[in-house]
Amino acid sequence: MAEALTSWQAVADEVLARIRRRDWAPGDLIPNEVDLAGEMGCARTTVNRALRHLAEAGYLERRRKAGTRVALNPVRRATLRIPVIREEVEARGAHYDHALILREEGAPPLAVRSLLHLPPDRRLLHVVALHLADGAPYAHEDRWVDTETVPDFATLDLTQQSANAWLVQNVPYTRGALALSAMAADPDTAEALGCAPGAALFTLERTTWKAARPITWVRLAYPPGHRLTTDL
Amino acid sequence: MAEALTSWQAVADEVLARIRRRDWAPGDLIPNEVDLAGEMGCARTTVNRALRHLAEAGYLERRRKAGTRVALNPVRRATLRIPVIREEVEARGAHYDHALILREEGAPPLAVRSLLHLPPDRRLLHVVALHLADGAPYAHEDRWVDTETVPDFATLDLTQQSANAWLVQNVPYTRGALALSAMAADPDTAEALGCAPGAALFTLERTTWKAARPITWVRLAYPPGHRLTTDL
DNA sequence: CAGTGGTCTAGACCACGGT
DNA sequence: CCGTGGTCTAGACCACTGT
Repeated sequence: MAEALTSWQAVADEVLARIRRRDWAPGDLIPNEVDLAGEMGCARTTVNRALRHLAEAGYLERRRKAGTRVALNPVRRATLRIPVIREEVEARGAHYDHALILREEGAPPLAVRSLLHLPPDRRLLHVVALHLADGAPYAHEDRWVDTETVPDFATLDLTQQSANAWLVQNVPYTRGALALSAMAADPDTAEALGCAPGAALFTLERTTWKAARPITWVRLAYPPGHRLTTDL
Repeated sequence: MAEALTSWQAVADEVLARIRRRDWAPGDLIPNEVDLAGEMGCARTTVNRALRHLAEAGYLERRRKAGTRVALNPVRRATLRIPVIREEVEARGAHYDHALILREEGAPPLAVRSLLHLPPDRRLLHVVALHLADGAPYAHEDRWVDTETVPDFATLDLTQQSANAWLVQNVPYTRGALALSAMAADPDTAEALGCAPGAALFTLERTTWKAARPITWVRLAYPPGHRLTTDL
């Protein structure tokens, strides 16, 4: 008889091996926890931990009473590291710096206003900055901040500290949304990044909320060729 | 005395509340599991489950003997659902279809060859296709497949079934990489997608491996304006 | 060495949701 | 109704790592 699998990792590995080996094909119902525990020679808790892990990873689908099935579409999930730009730059061994390009109150464009659910006359603080790696443009930041939600932000010296760094440290958000996209470089952005107007830029937009109140909308635009990568 | 928190969810909520309330500031060491269990009136296992969950979510950092600290950079992870295009289209209530544009053997470009660690003379199967939603272009797919790793792919009728659908169902990968970026539309892609040449396209590249052997490299290019979104 | 998280166990009860 | 996963408990031992 086979050695007992007494660690949840070992159980998970065995189950995954059976899935890869097609002993259990996509859509198949696999044995319940009690039976598996008997077969593996361990406690049900251990099997539960293993199966729960595989379900979180997208390999299994579990429902009470209905049992556990091998996922039909091994759900492709990628966990992205959201760039905290300073760290991202320094991780590459480069010197980080940032330059403030603009800081003024004004009415946000319609797209931003509607994303943040703001009334038409509402004014926000508009901040534009450039992030540098060893002096070269690394990312262009366009941000609108609701200073009613974050009053302290209005008095901040943004030449000393980037808006992002301060917000991350001081204003925990309760809800946020992320959107990845591409945009053609407008003249100002192109000049800041040192690329041609109209060039294809990878963009990352983030909207954050503190309870029902918007904190900020920010769009980072990266120079042509920039890639955000992760393992699967 | 407060009600005992006897579910790991309740414990996690309470800990998260204390972090948000700054009772425990970023970098702070929080009480150990035994003490917390005493305070909350539950078993240590329950506290462990809660803290493990918060650590996985990025709120805490845990090390044996060193204890549990509030993360300095709160949640900098986003889990993206990688689009399985057909489902993505149908989830929007649209009719999915795809058209095969090209299917021929050839030498891959240098970029692809080096990503897959292939020798210079190696030939792969090149597949170009267009994914449609209600007849409109939804995404342009450019793919190279290693038919030595996946011999069955060579005989597949790609007009019946998309390359992606078949590979996902039949060739589980053991390792993969994902890169998100932007590119300017080349003339062929622009024509397929019905946009202007040079337009900024959001792209998603995936490379997958079966053990040490490459399976496929694929790049999906989306029409201007497409966004990949997730909650934080 | 000793403190802290990591895990396993056996048993119990609960909650959801097919039938 | 009742099978299945979800969770809690109390106790135990282990593994890592700071001191």
